[in-house]
Amino acid sequence: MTLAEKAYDALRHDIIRGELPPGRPLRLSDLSARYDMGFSPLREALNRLHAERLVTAESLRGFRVAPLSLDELHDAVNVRIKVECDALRASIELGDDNWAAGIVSALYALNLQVGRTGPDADIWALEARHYAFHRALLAACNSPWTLEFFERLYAATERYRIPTLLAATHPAGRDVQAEHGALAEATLTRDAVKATALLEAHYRKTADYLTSVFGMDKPDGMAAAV
Amino acid sequence: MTLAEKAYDALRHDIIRGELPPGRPLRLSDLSARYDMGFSPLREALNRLHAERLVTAESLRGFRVAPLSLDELHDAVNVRIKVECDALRASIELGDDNWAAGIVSALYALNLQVGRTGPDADIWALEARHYAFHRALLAACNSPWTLEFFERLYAATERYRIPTLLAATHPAGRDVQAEHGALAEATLTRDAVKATALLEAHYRKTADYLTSVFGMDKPDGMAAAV
DNA sequence: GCAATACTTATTTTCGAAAATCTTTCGAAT
DNA sequence: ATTCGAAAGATTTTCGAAAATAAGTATTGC
Repeated sequence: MTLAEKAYDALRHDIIRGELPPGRPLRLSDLSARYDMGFSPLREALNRLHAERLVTAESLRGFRVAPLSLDELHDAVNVRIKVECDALRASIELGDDNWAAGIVSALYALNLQVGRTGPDADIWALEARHYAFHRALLAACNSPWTLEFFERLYAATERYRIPTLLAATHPAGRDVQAEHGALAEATLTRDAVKATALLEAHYRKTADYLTSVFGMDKPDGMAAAV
Repeated sequence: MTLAEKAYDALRHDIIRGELPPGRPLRLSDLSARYDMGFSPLREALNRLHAERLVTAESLRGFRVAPLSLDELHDAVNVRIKVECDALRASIELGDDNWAAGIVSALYALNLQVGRTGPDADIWALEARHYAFHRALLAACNSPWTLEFFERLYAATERYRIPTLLAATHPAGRDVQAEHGALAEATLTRDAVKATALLEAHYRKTADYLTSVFGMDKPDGMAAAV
């Protein structure tokens, strides 16, 4: 693995998880010290992340971590619902036993981690399994473009969820584990109408919750709009 | 404008238009001579294009122009239809007079260029206006993510159309100008059902035509699959 | 003759310094 | 006091060379 790839992974990781907060300038000399490498691999990584809209770039004025805004969150969630519901319908139509087994497996692993609280809690392991579960639902859609857009939108919305995960503030009166279970069941019984409805509700609840949290208490870098 | 940005524009241009054919290795020393600049700006451009899937990259083995395949064309067209029909519905619902005027203007400019045949013909001007027309239809959808995906998919499918445009082979029994006109009219009268049906038909016809052309006569770099 | 190995060449990747550009600071003129 | 402009400093951008890796070629031993 080249240094540029390591730089890309490390920067992406740190941006999505908020260790490099939205709006923060990404100066080459700082990054060079932080990641212990020269400018070249860092610039390559920053350009890739710029193409993914995780960092902003201005000619001759460097890079910054892309800002967050409620407008963008709503847009990302709405597009996600459209893209993922289409993909879920296709997966339900095309998926084979391997696909179904992958969902069962991903859900089981996710629930194991959800059950680990206290000192065993590991936000990042939980987040990785949450991603894997949603990815498994769509795995059989047979559309590389759709899956790429899913990944882009997942990364974009993950940035909004991280602060609330870290704060351990959770929405009252919501059983996310049950939502995942119902979604998996509807999918495995090939009930596309029910599955897509559950998926949409799942995302809208998350979006509403995040909107209420960010609405009162804007984190750094969150644009004022809305 | 920095050299890296020039390199990005130039490479993207040359890849989409087929001057750098699919599968061709993109060696730094060749590109350095071709575009008259050092390695650094070229590598930055290549990394951005890699993130956009217009070039492939293999660690320590360099970059290549991304290959074409009928599978990818079909996927791109299907996703395009979903994304653009959603965006068109939203635009029809939200669009104001400026949006409508933009469509009329773009269609008029496109038709002017369509009418110029013989020595006045300019494939690239035509292509730019074709893009502008389709972009104008969706301009009021109020979703940056949707518009970004539109641009990605437009670039991906444009690569397949270029060879047939250059060859001046046109589908028999098809009046593309009339299709654009009907699409614009249905959109401007806010008939979302009709407009999306026309849009889908428009793309499916193009896809079917390209499939038949590439099916018999595969261009360089077109993978054999399907 | 053939396989394995060392050597040469081609290419990518990385670094460090130079060039270009932007930002800040300081001072002079109004 | 304020504004304008020049100098100083900070930062990005670019280059050219060095290091690292892959690919190709010749050589050796059997």
